[in-house]
Amino acid sequence: MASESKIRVRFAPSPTGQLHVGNARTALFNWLFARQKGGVNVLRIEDTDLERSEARYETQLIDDLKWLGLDWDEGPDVGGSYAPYRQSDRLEIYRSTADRLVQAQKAYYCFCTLEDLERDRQQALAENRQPIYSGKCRNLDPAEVQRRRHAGEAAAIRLKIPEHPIKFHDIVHGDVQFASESVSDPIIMRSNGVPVYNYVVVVDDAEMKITHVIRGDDHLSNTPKQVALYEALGLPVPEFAHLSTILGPDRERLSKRHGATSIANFRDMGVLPEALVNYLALLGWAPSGGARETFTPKELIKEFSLKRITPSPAIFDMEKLHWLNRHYIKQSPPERIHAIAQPFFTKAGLLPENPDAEIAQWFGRVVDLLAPYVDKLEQLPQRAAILFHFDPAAALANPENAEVLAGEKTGPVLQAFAAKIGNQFPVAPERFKEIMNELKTETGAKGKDLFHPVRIMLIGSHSGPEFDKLIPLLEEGSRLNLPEHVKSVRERVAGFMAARGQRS
RNA sequence: GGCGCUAUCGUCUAGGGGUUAGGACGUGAGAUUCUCAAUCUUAAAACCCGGGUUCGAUUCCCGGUAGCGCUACCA
Repeated sequence: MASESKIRVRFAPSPTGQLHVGNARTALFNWLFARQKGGVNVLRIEDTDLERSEARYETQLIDDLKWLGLDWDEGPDVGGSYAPYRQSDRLEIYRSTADRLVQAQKAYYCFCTLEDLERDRQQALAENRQPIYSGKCRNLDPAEVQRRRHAGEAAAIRLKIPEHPIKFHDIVHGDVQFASESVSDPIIMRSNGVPVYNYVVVVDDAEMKITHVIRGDDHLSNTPKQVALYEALGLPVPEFAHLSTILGPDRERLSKRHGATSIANFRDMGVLPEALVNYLALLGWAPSGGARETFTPKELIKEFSLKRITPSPAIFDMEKLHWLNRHYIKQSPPERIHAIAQPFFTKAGLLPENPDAEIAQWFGRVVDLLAPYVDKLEQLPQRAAILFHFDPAAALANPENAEVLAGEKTGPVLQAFAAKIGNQFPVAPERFKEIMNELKTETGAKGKDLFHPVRIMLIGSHSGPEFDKLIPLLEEGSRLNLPEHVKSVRERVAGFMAARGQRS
């Protein structure tokens, strides 16, 4: 008995595109539930929509799920005792099961053509009736059915929906009930012999002994048909948990229109998987008490509960994802962030394809300096512009800088600084500190009046990283053989003074 | 149109028949720093509307409204 009650869940995506955050959350909740309960997590590929399904999407799907840190015990790639796990490989099961249903008179052949159905629908609409299937083939004479089938007439197979209301229990929504009249007899096998989603999903879930169906609530309205199918099949109805929809800021279903929506998008932006997992977990679920925000996957497994899932739709909040991402960037070992950041620099043309140890080490320090301040790692090369792009003319033209540079003591500060740097290279951070102190006493400038002009001279902006980290990075960077030369302090000072001289 | 689901700060949410309705993101202010996107402190900010039940409803019930979903030989 105990072994029979083992929890089995499944994530059943269709390989018709990139893994979307909504589906990723569904996958995550299934995984959390299975891992917490010591159950079995199944990955099943729903590729009955032959026209839209593509094999390459299946590979991507698996990559994306793995990147998130999810895994499964049975699936197309790992096998399992209920194989195959790809619906296109299970067609025989669907056909024979459908035949059985017809024989048991739980389902029937329907000879209506698409045109017939469309006409009926239009008429129903015109007469203000509900456009549901009339059931006209439901009680055809068996002999006639036989004859027409032998004559080779195309026929779909429809399930008989029972006359009584269909009730089921949903863990997040409670008891749900549908009147029989609101559910028309659904087609389970198309006339071309290809089964329909609402049918295969039940056959597979039943066959694979799925105990808890955790999926998006866009399937809630389909559930009565599926429950009727379980009953027709004489199989136990699983528990359901329908997850709310994820919406965009305009309260419409989150889609590409809203920008990044696929897992691959987020990965490509430099969002860490644990940040995304943490964020997705918090979308529609909250721990008991609700006060905690950051969870490692292990902690999520411990705390997770289907019963605490919120039934209402949730708007995807990029800002909060950014906050979590910053949090995890700071938490991560630096080497890991270096490795993830490297391709962004390579792509921006700042880092060679195969950097030597010295260059890699220098870039690591650049990342250490800038990463705590970015929302996502893709912003790094742009932030690193203070090192790579030195444009004194633009710095002088900038109105905000101009204001600072117009200060009374600015001229003397810049002059004296330039004089003290002279031809020195490299400038040690200690020496820099001394120079600043000397400037303070010699010019009387202090604080902002002292530091801002110097920073504008060096990086073109009055705000930026601390000098004792910045200076060594400039000096050492200038020595490296990089695709984009980093100017040394000496070069920057000379360049700035020249541009300033020209201007006045 | 029919059916279904949903409704607490701008957003994610906690809570729940009597509470100063709590936390987080974001926003404002302050602190710190030469500066800053970091950090710390702090402030503003919410129970959709109408009935009913009740001594009392934001909480329970009903209705309305709005949003979303389903209503396919899509998944």
